[in-house]
Amino acid sequence: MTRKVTIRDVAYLAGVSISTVSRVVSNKVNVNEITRQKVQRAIDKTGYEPNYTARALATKNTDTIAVIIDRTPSKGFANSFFLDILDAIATRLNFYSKDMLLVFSDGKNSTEYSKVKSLIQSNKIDGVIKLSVQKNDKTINFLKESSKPTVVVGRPNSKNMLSVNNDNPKAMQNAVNFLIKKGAKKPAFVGGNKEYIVTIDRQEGFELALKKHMINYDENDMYYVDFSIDAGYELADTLIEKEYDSVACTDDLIAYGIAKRYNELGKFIKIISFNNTYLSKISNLPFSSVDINAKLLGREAVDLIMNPQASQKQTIVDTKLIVRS
Amino acid sequence: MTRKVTIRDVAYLAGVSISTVSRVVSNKVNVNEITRQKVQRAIDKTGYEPNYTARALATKNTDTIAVIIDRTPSKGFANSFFLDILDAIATRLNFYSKDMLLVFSDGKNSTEYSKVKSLIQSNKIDGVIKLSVQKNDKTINFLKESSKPTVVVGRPNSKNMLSVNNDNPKAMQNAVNFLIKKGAKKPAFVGGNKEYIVTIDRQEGFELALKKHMINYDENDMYYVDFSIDAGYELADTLIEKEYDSVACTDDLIAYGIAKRYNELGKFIKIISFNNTYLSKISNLPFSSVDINAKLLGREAVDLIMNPQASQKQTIVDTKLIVRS
DNA sequence: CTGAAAGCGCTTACAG
DNA sequence: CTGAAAGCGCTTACAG
Repeated sequence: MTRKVTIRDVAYLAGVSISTVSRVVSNKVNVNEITRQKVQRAIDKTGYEPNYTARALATKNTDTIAVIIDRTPSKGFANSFFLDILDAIATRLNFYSKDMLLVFSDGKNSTEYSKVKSLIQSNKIDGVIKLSVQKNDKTINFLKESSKPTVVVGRPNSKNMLSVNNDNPKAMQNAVNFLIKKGAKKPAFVGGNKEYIVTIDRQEGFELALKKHMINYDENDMYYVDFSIDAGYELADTLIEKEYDSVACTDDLIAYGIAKRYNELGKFIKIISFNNTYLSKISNLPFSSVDINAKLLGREAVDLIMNPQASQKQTIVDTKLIVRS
Repeated sequence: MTRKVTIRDVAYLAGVSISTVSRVVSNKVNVNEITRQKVQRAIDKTGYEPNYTARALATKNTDTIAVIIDRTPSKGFANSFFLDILDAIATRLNFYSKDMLLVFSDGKNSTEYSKVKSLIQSNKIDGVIKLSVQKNDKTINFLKESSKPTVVVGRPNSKNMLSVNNDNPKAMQNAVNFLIKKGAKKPAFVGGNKEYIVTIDRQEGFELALKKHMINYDENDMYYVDFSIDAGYELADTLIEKEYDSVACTDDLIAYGIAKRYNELGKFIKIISFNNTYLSKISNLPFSSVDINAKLLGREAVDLIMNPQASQKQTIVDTKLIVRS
């Protein structure tokens, strides 16, 4: 195993100083064309590639963005939402020549917090994108004061943070309006874990729609279950018993479980849900679902983090109700 | 924004040299208890956290492992396989206090190759785990000669590489045996993209089983389609026309599409597939599927990369046919 | 346009 | 057990 070639080797071979090699490599500063070519030849011959850590130490720039993904909802959002947004983020980071450090967190806000804190304080990363927001989110409170740019996908509790989000209350309100237009008189709200802001925001939309249409409801008409098919499946019996004629659900996985159970019993219920994953299509009882545009959420998150001075600190990505059945 | 605290500040506050601070922090070498406490107090008071890049430069150790995920099959393996293995890898890396740099590749072997090459040559990472293997995989050929430990999830074309894999020929053979035991007389093989080794290996298992049972078949009985529900759905009409009585499929997504179409037409066909994702359960026509144990694959991959000298260079993870219907 | 030098913030062999 | 010094491999302000 031959020793790694350094800037010194290239400089020696080209007969110039290491400063000059550095200038050629970084390509930021004028270098005499002849010199440039000499250096380039030496680089090509040696296969020189600058040492990442040395450069990072000198420039205080790591070209790395951490992405924090929470296991709890990522199990839930039918996975494909999370893979989609990761993919979109990766693609856009690539465009900026940045790498992605992926951190799985377990929803336990404090272990996530210490991990993120240490990444930031040790200067291993240049910024962070966080893919979910909980109530009293310790990580977010820390990031808000952090020296590194941070983007939250979701609604942070502070207006000073960079964020990209859907207008969840409005999206849910529209979806419920649609349900009502189709004849719903007694809808139930079924949300995922109530600790997540996204659940709360969609519930708000549900309530707005009902109030607008003078439909009575109370807190017993709002259910919170795990982000899973099974949870929806099990809840269905309760929904049947309570004789709801429709459900506004925050997540396709849960909705799928509900639809499955109704279908099994030869019953029918109107459903709208979120994420427009393939579950909403392949169900035997296809249901309408709000497409939240994962691709664009991911892309905008990266654009924001790369341009933290942008005037627009809160980006809202449009949603679209995909109607089925 | 106050200046970042460095080892120098801590040393000054504690009244010792920076060497001593370093020793206390790294905790590898004996330090007088009194001294240790002085230093510790200074660390606590200042909130000192060692600079990652500086340490990495000095130790030539990045504590970062790159994970390469290929978009093509990851769309296909019903996604959940890939999220599962990423999750397992993340969990195990965490155990070793390593971070994960996630690289999405687009299946175009040459862009992936140059990305990986640059990560390695710039010393940004300590090792790589690659989640899929193609025929003539440029990246793998490069990694094989690389100075950094590399683990392939799948079957590499070289026995010298660290790898973790299922015994795919055997797993498929067993699954097909099961199909035959259940009465299959004319099975089709349906695989994903033929460029992936995993497709080839499972096909081999299919052929082995048929030969053993003296069932005639030829290459026209083997189909290769996209890793998608739609691809399976579309293929179904051909399968019906050719009057197959069963299908051995390499991927739940495809299998689901096939099952869906048969079901739609009020027809039935025996199916076995791979990955045991929830698609195999929720189908209206539930089918048996081989669980390839993503959790263990991920965990073993990390264990291998952390112990590259291990005697066992090729780890095989057991599979289990989950029987349904 | 180019080079010498200082600096980025650590680690570690060496000497005591 | 501890410190001074060299070194990791770059970048960049400064001077020419």
